[in-house]
Amino acid sequence: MSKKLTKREEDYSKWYNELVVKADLAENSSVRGCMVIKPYGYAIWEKMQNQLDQMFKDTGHQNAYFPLFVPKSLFEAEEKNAEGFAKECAIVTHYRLKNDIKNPGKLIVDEKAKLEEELIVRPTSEAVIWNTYKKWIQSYRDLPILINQWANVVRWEMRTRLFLRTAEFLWQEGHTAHETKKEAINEAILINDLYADFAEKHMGIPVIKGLKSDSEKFAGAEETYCIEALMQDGKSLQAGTSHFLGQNFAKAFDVKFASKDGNLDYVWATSWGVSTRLMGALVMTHSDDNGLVLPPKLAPIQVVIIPIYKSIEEFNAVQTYIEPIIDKLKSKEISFLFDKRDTYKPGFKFNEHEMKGVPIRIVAGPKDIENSSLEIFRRDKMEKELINFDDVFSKIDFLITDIQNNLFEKAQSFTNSNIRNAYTYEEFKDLIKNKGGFVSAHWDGTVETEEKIKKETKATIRCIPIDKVKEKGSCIYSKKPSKQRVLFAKAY
RNA sequence: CGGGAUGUAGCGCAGUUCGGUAGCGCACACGGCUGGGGGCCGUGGGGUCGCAGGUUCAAAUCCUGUCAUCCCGACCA
Repeated sequence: MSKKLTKREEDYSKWYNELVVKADLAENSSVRGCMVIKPYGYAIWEKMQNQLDQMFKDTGHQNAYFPLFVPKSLFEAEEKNAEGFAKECAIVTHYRLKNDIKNPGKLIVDEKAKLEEELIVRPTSEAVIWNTYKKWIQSYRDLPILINQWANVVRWEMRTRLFLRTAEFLWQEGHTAHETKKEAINEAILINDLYADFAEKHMGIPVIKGLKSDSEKFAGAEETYCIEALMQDGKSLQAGTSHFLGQNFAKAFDVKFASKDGNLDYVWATSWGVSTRLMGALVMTHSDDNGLVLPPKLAPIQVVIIPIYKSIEEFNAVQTYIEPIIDKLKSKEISFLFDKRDTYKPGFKFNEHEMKGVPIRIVAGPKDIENSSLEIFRRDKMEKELINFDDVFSKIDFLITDIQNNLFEKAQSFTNSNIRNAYTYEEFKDLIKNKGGFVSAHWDGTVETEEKIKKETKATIRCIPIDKVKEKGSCIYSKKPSKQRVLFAKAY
């Protein structure tokens, strides 16, 4: 297993190349750790955006946009949050350049243009948003506020990794304000469930819903709900988080409202987000040795049609032959590409679209015209089949749902077969080291134990599963009593 | 910031031990044959060998410095 998985890990970068390239803008410059998203990759992101956005709207949320820059004084208002992000901030200190007299044609920072107060490039927007909410909220009648923002954020990580941890990334961040604690907790859970649904039903990525332990919690949160997904190499990836923020930000930004019974109360808050990291999850979950594999719901091209011909006459005949298919694909809003490029051979096109993960391929040539047939190919199973021309649409409809389901089920059974119980610490270490995947084990609930296990095995508590049946036991490390099993894994 | 490795054509690499005219594969351009799985043959274009300094008649190769990248730690969506 491990050999194959090592190969997979190397392959990730190859798969990414269809979607994204490392930003390589200037020599010696620190734009490193950023990525350029290619059109094909961005098309996937747009699909994810649209589908998620619809889910947010269906649950009563609205979009808005807040500034990129956070004045330092706002940033430091919520102490824990500020502390959590302090070590990875990009900071704007000046607002003007001038010509360098010693070095004609070059520019230098104009020291006279130093900002009175530094601006932080947002690593997350709680500070800016709560400073704004303060002005928007007076009464319980103004609540709840359910706002989402699609934006870029910057986190100056020491080590970056394409898709999974780039210095700048795209995401959506939701920020809500509520009248009661219960309502805010419900919102955080609602969104975590929504993320899980999106991951499983749209991306075909099985996830485990859970709560983060104290040390893995978002800086400034009371509770962090999360979804964790297992990648093909046995490492876990945090795919999305939804935080119950309590009244921490309301207190930090002094956001009070007049309640129904006339009291002045602090509001209750949540925040939640998923990022372009999800695209990394998509790649690492489904791709195989032939390249990307995309679920039909997110594939920029769902069906590719490749004509086979030797002469212009033959091409024209093939084009006429498949015209009804193209018309119907259009009317059914199935995204397709009729790849009529004459500059590439059919075999090249087959491979290219396989590498790009196009779910369905249709091939039509002179033989098909003669037999009124078509060749249809499904990317997930790499199987081709000769079908009657008239059956093409029932087949496409079938494949679109079947590929979507098959990808999920395949990933689901992989995940399930890689969740193992550990009963002793020895067994635990062995599983983490030699098998990977999730290890379900009892934990005494203390940060100290978690830290020690992390130091000794590199495994962290990915989550305290929500859906799991509670079972009492004793901690594998300290032997102290434990209320339930938690999931450990090595993580990205 | 600690430990390890690497920088040579757009990409992937050889050449460095032992100094002597800059190479290969892919990609690119042109011509022809091809066309139901990355096809074949021929021709051609493209490189301040990461950067700076030093040693030498002569440096991709040796020495010093420096910058960057990747991997492993600390950090993290």
